Amino acid sequence: MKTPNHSQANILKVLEQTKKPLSAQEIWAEIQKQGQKIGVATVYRNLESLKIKGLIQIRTVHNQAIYSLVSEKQNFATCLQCGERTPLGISLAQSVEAPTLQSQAFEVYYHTLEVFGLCSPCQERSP
Amino acid sequence: MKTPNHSQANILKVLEQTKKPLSAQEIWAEIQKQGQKIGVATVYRNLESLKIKGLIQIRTVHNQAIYSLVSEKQNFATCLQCGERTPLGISLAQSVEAPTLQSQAFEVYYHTLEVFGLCSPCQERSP
DNA sequence: TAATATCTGATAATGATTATCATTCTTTAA
DNA sequence: TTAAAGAATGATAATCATTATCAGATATTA
Ligand SMILES: [Mn+2]
Ligand SMILES: [Mn+2]
Ligand SMILES: [Zn+2]
Ligand SMILES: [Zn+2]
Repeated sequence: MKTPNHSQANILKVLEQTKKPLSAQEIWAEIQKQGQKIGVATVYRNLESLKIKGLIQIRTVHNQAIYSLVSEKQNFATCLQCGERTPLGISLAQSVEAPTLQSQAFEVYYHTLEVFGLCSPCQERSP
Repeated sequence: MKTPNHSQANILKVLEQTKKPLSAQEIWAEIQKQGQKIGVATVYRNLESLKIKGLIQIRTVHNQAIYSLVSEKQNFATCLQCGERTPLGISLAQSVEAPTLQSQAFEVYYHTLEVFGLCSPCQERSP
């Protein structure tokens, strides 16, 4: 795995500091605000690299990619309308049905258990 | 839940027939190919409606939304590079670690268990 | 039937992401 | 150490999936 360069370190730092998921544009603005000079293309390029390395996670809300560190929290309830995503904070076993039980505050439509990584061809393809 | 109109029925039919996930543009082209006249805006609008109703599922690959019916299959391994997504076809309990055991064909980075639906505010917001 | 609300399609506008390319930084090999 | 080769960067233009607009069509209601 290629070692993180300076740009990638800056991106990771911003994600650590801010805590909450950020768009590429927001990350770009934040790095600049911190006095670093960086181009928007570089942000996109390194976000892609960090993604392939499995260091950051991406989801799309309203046609905008939202980036965050790969964290411990991996159980979420995501609203299909507003995109809000709240950690469930419960164990895997009880995760699926729990929200339906919780006072109907969240109306469950379906769930997904997804494993992310690299398929065999892509492992060779990305040195 | 509002009853599916004609456009929505056409979209669902295409997704059923084609089996595989399709982009909005592909769905649009397919409906036209089947002789139906429809505007691209209508396709997008009704895809959004079907999403809010929980009838279809969306994921984003290379900055393009890919739509599919909400199916039984809900356990997947997704490649971060090419976006290929293969059903795991295993039970929830063993899902998470199984891929790591399977001959390293797929290199696991992380996983997500996600429940989709409507949050409380959005339930009222969408009549 | 007429008034009203909803849906549709053609088209323009948007904007996040990607491509381009000259320049700068880094690594490699003489 | 130095020069060539390679990789990363930044400014900017281009792309294109998606959204907004709005006039006309269609459905619903009274
Ligand atoms: Mn988990
Ligand atoms: Mn399941
Ligand atoms: Zn919501
Ligand atoms: Zn792959």
